[in-house]
Amino acid sequence: MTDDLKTSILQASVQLIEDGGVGALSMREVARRAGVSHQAPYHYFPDRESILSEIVREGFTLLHDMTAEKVARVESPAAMIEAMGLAYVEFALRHSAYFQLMFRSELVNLNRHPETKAAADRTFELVIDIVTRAYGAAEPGAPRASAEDGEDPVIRRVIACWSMVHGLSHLLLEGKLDRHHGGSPEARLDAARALVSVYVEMIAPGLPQR
Amino acid sequence: MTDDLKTSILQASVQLIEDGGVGALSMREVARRAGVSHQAPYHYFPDRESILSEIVREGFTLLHDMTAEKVARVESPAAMIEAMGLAYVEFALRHSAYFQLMFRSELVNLNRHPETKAAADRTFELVIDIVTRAYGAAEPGAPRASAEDGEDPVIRRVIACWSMVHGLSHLLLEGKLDRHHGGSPEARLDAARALVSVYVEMIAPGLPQR
DNA sequence: ACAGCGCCCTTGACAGTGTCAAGCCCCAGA
DNA sequence: TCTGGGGCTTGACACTGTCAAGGGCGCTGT
Repeated sequence: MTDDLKTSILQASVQLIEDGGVGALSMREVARRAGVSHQAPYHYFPDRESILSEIVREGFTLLHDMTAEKVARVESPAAMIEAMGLAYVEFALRHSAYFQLMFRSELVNLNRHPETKAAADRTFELVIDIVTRAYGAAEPGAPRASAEDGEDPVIRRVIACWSMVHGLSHLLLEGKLDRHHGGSPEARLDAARALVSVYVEMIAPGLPQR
Repeated sequence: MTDDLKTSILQASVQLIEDGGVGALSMREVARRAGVSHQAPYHYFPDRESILSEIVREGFTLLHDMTAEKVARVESPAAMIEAMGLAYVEFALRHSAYFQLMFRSELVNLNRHPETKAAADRTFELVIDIVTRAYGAAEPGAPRASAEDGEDPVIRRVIACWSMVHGLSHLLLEGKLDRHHGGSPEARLDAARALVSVYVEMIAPGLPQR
């Protein structure tokens, strides 16, 4: 397999974070694990941030695909919103290394990495699309304001959905909710799933169930 | 002003984060700004994490007090929930250095710092108390389950409130929502305030308005 | 056949970091 | 006057990311 060092470096980085948290991330240790010299990674990437940026890009793509796939399996608006939320927390908990990097702008500044930003935007567009479809089916005539986005009800709902599942994911990963379910990964996922259902009832009380 | 170096170090640390983000935090730079040698801070603290832990402790205390004060000013259950949410996002945006450290377990592991953990727990207890009072006033007879906390409706609501405002705060601080309001601090706060109102309507649709 | 080139990677050095280990200065108390 | 120790400094170490240079090796053109 040619050009394998590049992917080895990315994989080793993710593994390192999963093993010891993002605080344990060191490119020299990554190189060590990949069995190369400490400068080998920088043959493929200009600097450390670019390596992390590539991981973030993969993360957003993965989240996008997981979301699209889960949402495609259901029919009703309410189920779509729920599937979207489930995809988010499952992604966060199962691929926590990716998730953490994706929301740490001091490690990866998306403005310096247009391709990664594009991947993030694609994911966001997908979410907007799903929310629009879910609520559009519920309120077929709802107009889509575009002058002032802050007033756009769709954007508002997107931000509401996103904040809830994002906050839940972040608090779970930080261990802030451990006392309410014990800290094992499976317990976390179960708690997350239950809470997503609750959230969906709250955020989408009027959505058709089927 | 005796013993002032200790507080100078804490202040300089916070200032450094506010200036350049948590990535720019360096204890040697802190010492430089305080005008002392690079080891002076470690006369008062055993290690870097303990310095940050002290800041986190102050942060939780500040959040606790801001929340209590804002909630005390209002009467109705709905207004209490809203005041609590506002206190949270305002704290996060106005004291972002504290907020970021408080939710970064790789920098400060609360299990290693019992006093800080106690401050965090006090804040959490306050929130539980507020939610209990707000919903208790709305549903006077509601029982308080305690065997399995995950099933406790109060805890559920607390986590719901918390997730929403925490996710909103985190996304705002990460700049993920900038495109929908422009990135200035004041615009962020305004957007946050508007969204908290929306959230309160969602999470507490049935609460008395006065 | 062979010189030259470019890709892939290594080696070495540098400034920066947090932390360990001493040591220095000065003042209170005996 | 001597002693002890609180408050800080100095120096060293291992570690980090990054800059600069160089080495080996397969392909290509002549």
